[in-house]
Amino acid sequence: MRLVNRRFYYEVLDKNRKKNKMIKLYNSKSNKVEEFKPIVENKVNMYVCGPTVYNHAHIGNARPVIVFDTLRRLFESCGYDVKYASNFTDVDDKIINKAQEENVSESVISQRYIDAYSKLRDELNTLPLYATPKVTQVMDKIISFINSLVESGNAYESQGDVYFSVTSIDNYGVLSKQKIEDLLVGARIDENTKKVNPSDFTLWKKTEKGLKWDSPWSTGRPGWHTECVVMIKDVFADMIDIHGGGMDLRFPHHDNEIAQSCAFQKHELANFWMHNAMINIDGEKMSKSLGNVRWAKDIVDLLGTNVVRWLMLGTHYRSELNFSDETIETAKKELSKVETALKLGQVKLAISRYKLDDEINEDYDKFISEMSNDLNTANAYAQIFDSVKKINSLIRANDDDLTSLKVYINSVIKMLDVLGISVKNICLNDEEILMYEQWVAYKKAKDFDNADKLRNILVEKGVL
RNA sequence: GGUUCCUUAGCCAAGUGGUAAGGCAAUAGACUGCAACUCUGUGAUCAUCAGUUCAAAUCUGAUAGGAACCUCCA
Repeated sequence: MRLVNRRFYYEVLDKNRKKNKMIKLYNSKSNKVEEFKPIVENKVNMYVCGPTVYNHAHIGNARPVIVFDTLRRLFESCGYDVKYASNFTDVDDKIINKAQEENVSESVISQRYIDAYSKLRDELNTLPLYATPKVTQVMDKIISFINSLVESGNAYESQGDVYFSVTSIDNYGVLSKQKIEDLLVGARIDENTKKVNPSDFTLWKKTEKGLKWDSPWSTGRPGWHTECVVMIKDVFADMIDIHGGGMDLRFPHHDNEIAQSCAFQKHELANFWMHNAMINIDGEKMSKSLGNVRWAKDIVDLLGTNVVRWLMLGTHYRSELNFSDETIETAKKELSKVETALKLGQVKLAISRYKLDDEINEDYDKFISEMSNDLNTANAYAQIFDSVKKINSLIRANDDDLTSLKVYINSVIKMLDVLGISVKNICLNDEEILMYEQWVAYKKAKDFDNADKLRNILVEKGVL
């Protein structure tokens, strides 16, 4: 009876944990941390600009994948129902060029890298996406979208191309705070006599080469900025809660998305705009010309999923992150400290034949509070280290407090889960428990030869 | 030229008005059969200058240095 009540108590506690959690996020539109308010209560619709699939993902591409997956996990752990979509841009000059280089169709190229990207997402332990739209799948919708912008006077046709008129709306540049007239000074904008205003951007491009579709204006293909807007509206129908992507997409890509949405539906497409900062390699910008591009799949192979996520999340998502031998080594050591404590703690519980459950405590709540403050992972990590220290002390305490130990272990495991870091659950069978006890006995009897033999076996089994 | 942002101990880094979290490294000690693991102790007045304030790393201004975007880019 008491057990039932206790269980009920924890269920209620867990429900409360998932309710009324205030999440604050930095909004790139206001340049301020704001309280997140969903459009529909308890629901989050988020969209993150996906890759143009012409090559493998480099380590920089992996950052938004990890950051926004973590944000999604945070929302879910606070009881939100999240729909998270990310696109594949499978219509692009780079894809066309690569297809011609290899003398295959564009779909061969794009499918190859869509597969690679999907595999990478799995390897990075990301939760499944709600939708992964492709440009080629929504072409009729893109054309009709452009058509309505032409009809409303926000876009114009010029020699087979269609351009968006940035002066046709009154808030162009709201996101980046760019003024149209300032953009002209010092900007490297191509001379394009087809445009009315140099800042007007392409919605439809007439072309002979590669992938092309028929349209009212010409045979051609859509511009990148249009594709995302249409896919968002196709997947989510209307306004979304969060739109994310790399910092470099803020302008012009995201501003152009906003411009089109304002022209089309008189709203700014998303309430929150979130941008992750870039990754440097050994303190330098990663670029082809410097020859320091690191492929994400190679890094994952080298370091493993958990270390990559720990390293990526250790620096705040809006700060530049440096990949170097030193930062990698630090991440490895930090994570292994956490994993060791969990492992030894679980072994101690197993040896004592202590029954496990999923009770957690206020340390987890503190962790969530830190994460809820615009993903303050630095403070969240500090909380993990604090809990880990408690675990280590409990493991070595003279008077066993297995209940506390269990609760702290559960809490840390759950914290790591929000970060997308999965740790192995240590379950010992009777044989292994006996072996462990024998090892302790040998040590006590100072029979170090036999003790070391058993220790080797236990290490091999991952128990030690 | 415009927009946005940054400068905290050897390194990474939190902290947005009340006298500096955490981690890595270093170092001293404890624990220990050895190894590994672990625990405890030790360090910065916050780029510089000026101002506002009873009080500033935190606000304002200036100076120096740095970054991103305005061109494909996560």
